[in-house]
Amino acid sequence: MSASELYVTHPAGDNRLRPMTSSGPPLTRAERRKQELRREIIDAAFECFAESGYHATGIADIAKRLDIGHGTFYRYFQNKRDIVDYVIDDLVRRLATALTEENAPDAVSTLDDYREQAARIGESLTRIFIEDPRVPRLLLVEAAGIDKAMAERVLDLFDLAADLTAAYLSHGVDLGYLRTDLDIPNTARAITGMIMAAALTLLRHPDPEHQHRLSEAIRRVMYDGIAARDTP
Amino acid sequence: MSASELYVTHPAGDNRLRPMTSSGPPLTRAERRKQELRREIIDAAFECFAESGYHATGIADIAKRLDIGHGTFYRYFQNKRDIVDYVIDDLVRRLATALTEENAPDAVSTLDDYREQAARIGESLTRIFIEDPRVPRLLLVEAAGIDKAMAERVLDLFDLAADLTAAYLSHGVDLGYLRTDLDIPNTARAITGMIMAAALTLLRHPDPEHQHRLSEAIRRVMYDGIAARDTP
Amino acid sequence: MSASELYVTHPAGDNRLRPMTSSGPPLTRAERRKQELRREIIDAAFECFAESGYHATGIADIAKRLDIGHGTFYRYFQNKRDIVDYVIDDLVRRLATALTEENAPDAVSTLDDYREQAARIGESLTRIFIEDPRVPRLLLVEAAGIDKAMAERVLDLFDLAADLTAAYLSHGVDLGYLRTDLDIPNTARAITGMIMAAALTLLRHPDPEHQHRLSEAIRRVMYDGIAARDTP
Amino acid sequence: MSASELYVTHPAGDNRLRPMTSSGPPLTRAERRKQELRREIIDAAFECFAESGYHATGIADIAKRLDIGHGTFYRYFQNKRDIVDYVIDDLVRRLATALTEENAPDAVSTLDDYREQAARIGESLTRIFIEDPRVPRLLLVEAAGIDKAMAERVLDLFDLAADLTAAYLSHGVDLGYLRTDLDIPNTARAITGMIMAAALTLLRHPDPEHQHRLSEAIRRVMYDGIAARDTP
DNA sequence: CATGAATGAGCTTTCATTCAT
DNA sequence: AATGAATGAAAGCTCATTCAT
Repeated sequence: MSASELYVTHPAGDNRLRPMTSSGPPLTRAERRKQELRREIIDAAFECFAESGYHATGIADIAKRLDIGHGTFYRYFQNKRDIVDYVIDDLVRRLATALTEENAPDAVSTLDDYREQAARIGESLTRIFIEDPRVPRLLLVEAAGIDKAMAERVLDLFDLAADLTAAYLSHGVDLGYLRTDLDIPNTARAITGMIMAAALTLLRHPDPEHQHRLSEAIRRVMYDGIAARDTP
Repeated sequence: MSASELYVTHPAGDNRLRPMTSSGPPLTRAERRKQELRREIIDAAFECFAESGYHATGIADIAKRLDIGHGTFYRYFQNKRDIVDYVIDDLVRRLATALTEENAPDAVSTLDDYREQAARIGESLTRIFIEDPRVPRLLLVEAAGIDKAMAERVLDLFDLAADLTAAYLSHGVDLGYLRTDLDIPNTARAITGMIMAAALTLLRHPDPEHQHRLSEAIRRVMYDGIAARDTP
Repeated sequence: MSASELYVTHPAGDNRLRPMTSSGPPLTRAERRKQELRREIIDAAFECFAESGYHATGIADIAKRLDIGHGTFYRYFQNKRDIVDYVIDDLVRRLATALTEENAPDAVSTLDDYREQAARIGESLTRIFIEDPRVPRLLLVEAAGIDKAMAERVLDLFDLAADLTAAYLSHGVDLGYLRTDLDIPNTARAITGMIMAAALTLLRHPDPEHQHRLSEAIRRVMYDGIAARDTP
Repeated sequence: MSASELYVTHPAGDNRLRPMTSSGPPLTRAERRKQELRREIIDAAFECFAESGYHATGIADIAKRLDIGHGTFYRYFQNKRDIVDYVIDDLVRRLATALTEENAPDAVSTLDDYREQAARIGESLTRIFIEDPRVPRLLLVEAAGIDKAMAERVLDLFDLAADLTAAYLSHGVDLGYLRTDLDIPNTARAITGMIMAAALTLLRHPDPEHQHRLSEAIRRVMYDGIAARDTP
């Protein structure tokens, strides 16, 4: 799996929202309303799952949150299990967008640039997670326990995040501002682990100040460790 | 919470295994058999939970695995939820024993000692996880999704692990082989995150060779980052 | 508790039958059907409880009697215990209606009137009980053994019946056709006891003729006592 | 059924306690201990059933009360249902003894004697019921709801009590101090009903004073009726 | 198309009873 | 004879899913 697959994680990949620049056929009003409701159901499900957990959430809970009949749910999604994938898709897309936009791996060329970029990415993540702690809660706490398939998907996401990280490392090695002997994939995993730790910590201490210090500590561990020793 | 509390994680703490040197009251044969069956039920539950997940496991599944009536389960545990705590207790105790024995934080006094100790600990963990991947699977994948209380407990465990790590760092700072300006608690969290990453990776790649390289990468990140810059 | 509370015996008193003259909101067909099924479930439960007893009756038995899924039961009632209150409510209402209509305590003014009224009431009760002996069976035989709360309720009903009787006695004392030194509440209890005896007897001898003689005997005790009159 | 059958109510009638004057074979110490424990189990069962109800009582509850293993129960009684009959037997015997001793129907010959005797009997009953309200509670509240057979037995007891009462009435009619046109069986039922009412009332108002007034009211109804006497 | 009434598979839990020790 | 560990039938209840309206 590679970072380029970021947007294609769900088997039934044809239901995802089209980018706004899409030149598809113009939607009728009814169709638009349908898309909208679909979106709202996904959001409601996200909230329920993150707040009460997947197993403790009933279809009726999701429907009640939107004041729709719970039969309606089944006009938009196959079954309870089905919607989880869309909820996760959605989260991943939101995260990926926040992380990658204006932060392409090849946008930097010096260690200092890289440090700044990494700081920007860290801040983005922190902001998202602090703004809505249900995001990390669902991803790191609830999702994996849903069932075997979702556990696999969470592991996939971990791999994906590591791949993404690896792309940045790779670029740095190529340009020489990172250690040339870096074990890129494994170092990427290690770094991803530190990011996970930050997300978990945030669930207990949703304090920006605390989060800032943790980010700082992570970066301190990182740079000095992975930086090329050419700086005497 | 501190590392010293490692052995006291469950409220009903009266049924943990006695130390082997215990000179407790001599157990009758029936009592011994009871302890044994209790143990077997915990083990069977562990296996079921790790393999199928908590929610997909029925009491009947646990009982069937031992060829006992499912009513028997309720002679040993209050209810389905009750046993999870004992299963987790058990895992934590196994891990803690493996990690702390012969690896006290204050057993080392130089950076090289420390590196060796860290390598030993890493190897211990790796061995445990590779020998029985259900251990990391239950702790990192299944447990948090069981319910709110267990999610909290998993976060507690993360904190506990970080505290334990912090004890090692603290010792190193005191003795001067680690950076004096180290943000101990946060760095400990970061390191714990890398260990989690290793455990997760292992679920996908239960290959000792691969695991070895990952450990190596983690340590490379670590030492150079946290070591004092006494090498000009 | 007073006789006027006769119609308000159940805490969740909002679902009693509307008076037939009610001009409530027009019910849709679905709503009407729902009311109907609710009614049928109460009736089926009444039958099961009266015939087999509360504890020997399963939700499945009630459902089977109506050929509905047992899950449906739970759409109409919280749980097994819940429905009993409604069944009893229903019985009490049926009895109260039969007894009080056209038999207001203040509708008579002489002893002869009173005797006739008492005879009418006795006949009403007898008719109800003979038509469906499950009514006295449930009230006098099954109900009290259900649980503590229902036992209390049965005692409440006994008190209620005594209160109702007391109202008749009180009127008679006021108008002078009953003994002025009558201990109204306790005499009312005694009379209520005789009525209970009649209902119990009826379970064994559901013969109208027999019942008629018993009523007669009760009334003779009431009006004439048992002592021979020739002893001045 | 007649009053003379009072002592032979249970099918398995051979297990009852022998009268102390029995000239049976001398019991060994073990046999005596067995009889004793049997007795204690019956008493404990009585207490449990009266306090918690038959269905809410488990065999384990009875055993716990005596600090015996619950398996032991089954060495003395066939099953849970079995013991109820013995408990009821026991109660009936206690009541019958208290009522009949020194109160034989043919011990009186005038209305005044009869009144005194009736008062004595009433007081005996009241004393028993107030001393241990579990007796009326078990007989009137719990017993009938146990199962069909026990419901029948409760009705049998009612008949028995009525028969007993009838014996007194019959004697009075024969001797001329009671109305010669008395419908003896039905009047007996009516009177028995008033006694039941007294017992029920006592469960709510276990106050001797209150009970005394109720007895008085019952006797007034019996002897004088309720009608004003100014109508000759 | 939206609804929510109906359904029953499937789960947890209890407890009377048995029987080896 | 006493025990209490083991058992499994049986019950209550939930909730995802279907489908007639």
